[in-house]
Amino acid sequence: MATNIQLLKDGLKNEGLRYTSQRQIVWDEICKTDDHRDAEDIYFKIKTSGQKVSRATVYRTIDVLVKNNLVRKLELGDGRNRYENKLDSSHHDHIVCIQCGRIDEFMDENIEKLQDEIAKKYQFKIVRHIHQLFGLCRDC
Amino acid sequence: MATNIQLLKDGLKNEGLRYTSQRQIVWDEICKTDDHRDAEDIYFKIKTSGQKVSRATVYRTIDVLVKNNLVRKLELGDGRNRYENKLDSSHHDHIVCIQCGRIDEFMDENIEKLQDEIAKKYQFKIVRHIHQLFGLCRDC
DNA sequence: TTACTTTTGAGACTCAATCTCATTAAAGGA
DNA sequence: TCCTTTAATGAGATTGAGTCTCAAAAGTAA
Repeated sequence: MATNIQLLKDGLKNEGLRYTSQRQIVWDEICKTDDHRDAEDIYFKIKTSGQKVSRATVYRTIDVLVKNNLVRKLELGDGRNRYENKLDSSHHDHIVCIQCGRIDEFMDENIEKLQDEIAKKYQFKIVRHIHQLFGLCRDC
Repeated sequence: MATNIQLLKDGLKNEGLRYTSQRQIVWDEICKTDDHRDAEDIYFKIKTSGQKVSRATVYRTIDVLVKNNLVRKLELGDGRNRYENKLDSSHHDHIVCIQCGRIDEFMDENIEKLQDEIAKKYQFKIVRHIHQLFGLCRDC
């Protein structure tokens, strides 16, 4: 049942953090799908499965996972952050349907390069970026 | 004192909305600078200037201005939306210093084109996009 | 001026997220 | 295995941006 235990344990050890059953449960839940879910979704999924992890711990654990690069935080600007596991995903950005909520992923080397050039021009050292396209998908 | 009255009046008329002194005050305040301020900043600026506009009205008016394309909403993903007037600005995106909060604007035709191609590939009809670069500016 | 309708203000409310602090449980050593 | 230390957890209070409610005020058209 427990997925990628070692990945989690190593990540925690690197930060001098303890391995706990709650952290394993949260990590498992996030690994279960490749969806882009918010913290409440993840919390309630765990709760209704009968496992006991408090809301505070879910939020805290997600933060730990994000900081350790196991999970990616998605800020769509609607007041709820979404999360996706980084198990086997390379860098990508998102294209979001404003009608049905569908989220696809895209990646464009050229855009990445152009971004780097812009950063150089403005003398910024880029740490991260957000690039999201909002519109209507083929089904909406 | 009142800036761009006609622009505001026309915008409101188009939507069948009424021209009120409160809306003028909010619009004035947003036009005063080219900063990227949040709603609370704008509200308190008005409040401390001695003018009387309620918080609810400030928020409601900003929404009206955004819908009427007089103001642009910026979602930086930190839980507070920022706003900038669109008085004489063409489209641009933002590059944000995570240390000092400085916000510069950039625009790249090639990125815009690549975005359109991505949208076509995924069969999305793009309505808007967010493109933000976060990092350290030259002074941080 | 009237009649109608929208807008406003004050404060209650929402909701995601964070904080508090007493209790519980890892982890390393004896 | 048992201690000791220190971090992690849970329950519920709190925060903070933003929204909602509804009576009162003010545009607007005739």
